[in-house]
Amino acid sequence: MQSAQLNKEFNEKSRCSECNIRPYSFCRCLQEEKLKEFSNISSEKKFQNKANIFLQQDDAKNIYNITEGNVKIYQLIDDGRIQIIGFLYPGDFFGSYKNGKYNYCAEAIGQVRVCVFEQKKLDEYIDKNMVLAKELLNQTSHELTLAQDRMGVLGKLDATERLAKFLMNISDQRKRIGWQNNPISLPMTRQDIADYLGLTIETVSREVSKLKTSNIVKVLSSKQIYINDFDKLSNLSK
Amino acid sequence: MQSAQLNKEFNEKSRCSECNIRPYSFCRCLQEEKLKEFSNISSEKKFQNKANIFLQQDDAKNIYNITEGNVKIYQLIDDGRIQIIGFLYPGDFFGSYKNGKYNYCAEAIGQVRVCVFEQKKLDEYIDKNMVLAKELLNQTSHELTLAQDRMGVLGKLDATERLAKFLMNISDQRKRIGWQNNPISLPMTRQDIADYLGLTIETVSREVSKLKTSNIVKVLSSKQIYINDFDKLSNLSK
DNA sequence: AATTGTTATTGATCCAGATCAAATAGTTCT
DNA sequence: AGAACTATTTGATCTGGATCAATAACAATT
Repeated sequence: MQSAQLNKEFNEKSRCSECNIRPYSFCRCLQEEKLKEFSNISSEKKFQNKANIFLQQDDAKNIYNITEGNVKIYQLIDDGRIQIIGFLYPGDFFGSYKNGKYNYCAEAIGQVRVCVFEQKKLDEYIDKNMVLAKELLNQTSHELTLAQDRMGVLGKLDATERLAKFLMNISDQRKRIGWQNNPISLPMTRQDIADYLGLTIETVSREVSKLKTSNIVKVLSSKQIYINDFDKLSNLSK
Repeated sequence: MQSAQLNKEFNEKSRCSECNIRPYSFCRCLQEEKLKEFSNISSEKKFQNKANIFLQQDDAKNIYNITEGNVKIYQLIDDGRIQIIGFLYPGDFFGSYKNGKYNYCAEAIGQVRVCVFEQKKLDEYIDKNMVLAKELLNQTSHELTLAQDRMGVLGKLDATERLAKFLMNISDQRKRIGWQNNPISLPMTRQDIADYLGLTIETVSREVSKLKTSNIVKVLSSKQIYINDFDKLSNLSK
C-alpha cells in the first residue's frame, strides 16, 4: 500500500535533533528528551488506515499530537458533501473545537500513532509550562496562516491554479523538510485531492492530464508525479 | 456614513467588565485595569476609513490589536482578484505572518484605533507573561476554527447557502455579544461581501433579492436587513 | 491467471454563477 | 436643489466545472 510506504519514508526522516523544525514528533521529542513528566498528562493510541479518530460534533475532550503517520481532517457539510481541511503530519496537533464539540472529523491515513491529551489536564499543564504554551501558540499561528492561504485558493483560484498550487505546495513542503521533492508522491486519493481543493475527481483528473499534455509534469503513476518544469508550474499556481 | 454609525454603536457596547467575552478591547482592558506595565511594549495608532494599516508582503514587524472600529483583512491573488479573509472587531489581534512577511493586507473600515506591538518585544514579553500567552493562544485557536469553517463555505456551499450562512453568522454573533441582531446592519459593501464569499456582486445582489422574494428577509435598505424567518434562513445556511 | 472490487481517466451534456450591459437608487459636493 | 459620482439591482448571454456515463487501469483475493 502506497501510504504505508510513505509513512515509512516519513518516519525515518522525521526524527529531529533540535526540536524546532518540522517535521518531527513533538510528543516523542518532549517525552524522550526534555520533559519526562509530560507523560503524566498524555497517553498513546494507535489507529489503522481509515479509522475515525473522532467525529465532528463529538464532545471535544482530547487534543491529539501525531507521533507517526498521517491524518486527514475534514468537515461534513451534510450527506455526501465533504470539505477536507488538511492533511496532517507527525508533530501536528489537532482537535480544535467550538462550543465543546470538535470542529471537524479526523481519520487515519495508513497506520497512525497519536499522543492523546485530556483537554482539561493540558489546560492546567499549560499554566505551569511556558514551553508547551509557546509551542502550541506557534503551531496554531502557523496553521492559521495556512488556513488563510486556503481561503484564497478556494475563493478565487480556478481549477488549473488550484492543482498547480497544490503540487507546488507539496513539493515546497517536502523540500523544506529534506525529503525528495521530485517526483512527489501523493498518498491521498483523487477523491481526497478533489475534496481538499473544492473540485470533483473528474476535474482533478482532467487538470492532471492537461499538465501532462503540456509537458509540465510526467505522470509516473497516479500517485507519483514528476515535475518537469517548476517555473511553468509556479506561474500557473499564482 | 454607515460604518461610522456602526462603530459608534459598537464602541458604546464594547466595554467589557469581565474581560473574558468578546467583544471587548483587549488592550484597553489590560492597560487600564490589569497590566499597567503593558504600555511599555505597545503604542497606539489611528487610521482613517480605507487607510491601509499594512500590505501583504510588507516586513512583518508588528502585531496589532483593535481598540476601536473595524478592520478588513484580505489577500491579493493578483491584479484585481481579492479574497477577504475576515472582518475584524475590537479586541481582535491581527498581523499574522509567514517567512517574515504579512500574510494579508489590512485596511481600516471607518475610523480605527489600534494598539501596536513590536513583534520582537511582544515575543519577549510573552515569555514572562502567561496571561498574554494564553489570551493569544485562545484568540488564535478561535480564529483557526473560524478559518476552518470558512473552508467549508468556500469549497462546498452554493451561492444561496453562502449568503444565508453569512447572514446567520452575523446575526448569531451580534446576538452573542448583546447587540441588536434583527434587523442586522451590514457595514461592508456588496463588493466586500462578494469578495468575502467568493462570489460576484451581481450574484450577491440576486441572492438577496431571492431571499426578499421568498419573504425570508425584508430589505430595509441595502445595508439594513430584517430577518422575517430565522428557521428558513437557518435551513438554507446548512 | 482469472475474478471481483476499487480508483482513475476520458467523453458528452448541462447548469450555476460569471460576465457583459443597462437601468436605478443613494451619496457627496457645489 | 441639482450635478456628478458611486453603489446596487436587474436582464441577457456565456462558460468553467459539475454531472452523467462509459471505459480503462490497478489491487486484492482465490
